[in-house]
Amino acid sequence: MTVARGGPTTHVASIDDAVHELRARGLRVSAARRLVLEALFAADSPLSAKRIADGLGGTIPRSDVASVYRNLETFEGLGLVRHVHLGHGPSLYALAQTHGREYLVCESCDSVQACEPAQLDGVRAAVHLASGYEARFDHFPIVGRCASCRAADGE
Amino acid sequence: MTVARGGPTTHVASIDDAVHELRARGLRVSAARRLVLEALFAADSPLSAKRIADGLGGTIPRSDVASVYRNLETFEGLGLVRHVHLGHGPSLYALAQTHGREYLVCESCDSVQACEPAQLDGVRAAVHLASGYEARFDHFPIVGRCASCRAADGE
DNA sequence: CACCTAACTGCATGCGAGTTGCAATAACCA
DNA sequence: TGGTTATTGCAACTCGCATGCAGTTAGGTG
Repeated sequence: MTVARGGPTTHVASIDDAVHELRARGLRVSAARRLVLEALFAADSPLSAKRIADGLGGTIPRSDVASVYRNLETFEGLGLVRHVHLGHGPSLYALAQTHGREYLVCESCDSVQACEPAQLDGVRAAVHLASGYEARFDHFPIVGRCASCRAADGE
Repeated sequence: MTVARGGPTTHVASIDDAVHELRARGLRVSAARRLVLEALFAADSPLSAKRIADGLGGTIPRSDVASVYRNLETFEGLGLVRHVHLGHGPSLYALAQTHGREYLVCESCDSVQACEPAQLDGVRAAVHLASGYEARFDHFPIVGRCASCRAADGE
């Protein structure tokens, strides 16, 4: 299920921080949960559930995907984690504060560009003007063609 | 300028038109292909492959979903058909000219708003200014919260 | 018209992403 | 230390979509 926007974002600076947050909410701190947290804190960009379950390709013990999904979901419920849909692949998960960013993806070269929300405030204003919508690009990105692909096509 | 990119768009006004187009390209006109065309021409909004295979819920004979996918793909290759990804559901297909539109989806109420590309040219300009990207919202929509959901939340 | 052949179908089967049921395990509390 | 119950881990399942293959058929040819 998609966690609705506006959900509280819980900032945690470390794994211990997150562990305290879990206990404060009456949740248990299991080995599987710790592994998910380790993966999220170790990553510098959003991760798929599979990659977390695979142990980030060897740097962390592997775990069960079903548990990973369940834990990512509970973490999202707590506001600890958010997920993004970049293009056609699986959902990608990141710590909520890491993931303050918004995304653009190029459908020619599949590159992903992350940026600070402020950079897209002009876009948000234009969307609001055109439609009354308040747009967010942190859950579903802006899709189009990046500058270099356009240049490469001599446009 | 509103350039609906993504390959040549072949405009066909009727099923017969589409059939001619197929034959002109050396493709055969089978019963299964006709059914897909019938569904697309009968629809007033983008359809899932499953709905086409189900015969639009009884108004058209059912067909095999694998063939539907294959034919939608070949039709896309010809520029006859395009598909959209609206939210989390399956891909939705429409005739290329019907689908000259671009989309906004509200992630609070899941409503979909279609609009003419020109309406979002201001947004495109803002995206270009902010990132150098040339954005399109006919394949992946703008996602956010619609005016009524924002009003309902007293925002 | 009938025939031939490659394009196409339809079924089965598979795959990737994500979910769920359930018995076994293990956190946390007393 | 022991009890209780949240959580795990496995298997099995759904859903969207793709593919291998034997059988069918569109449509050109004689």
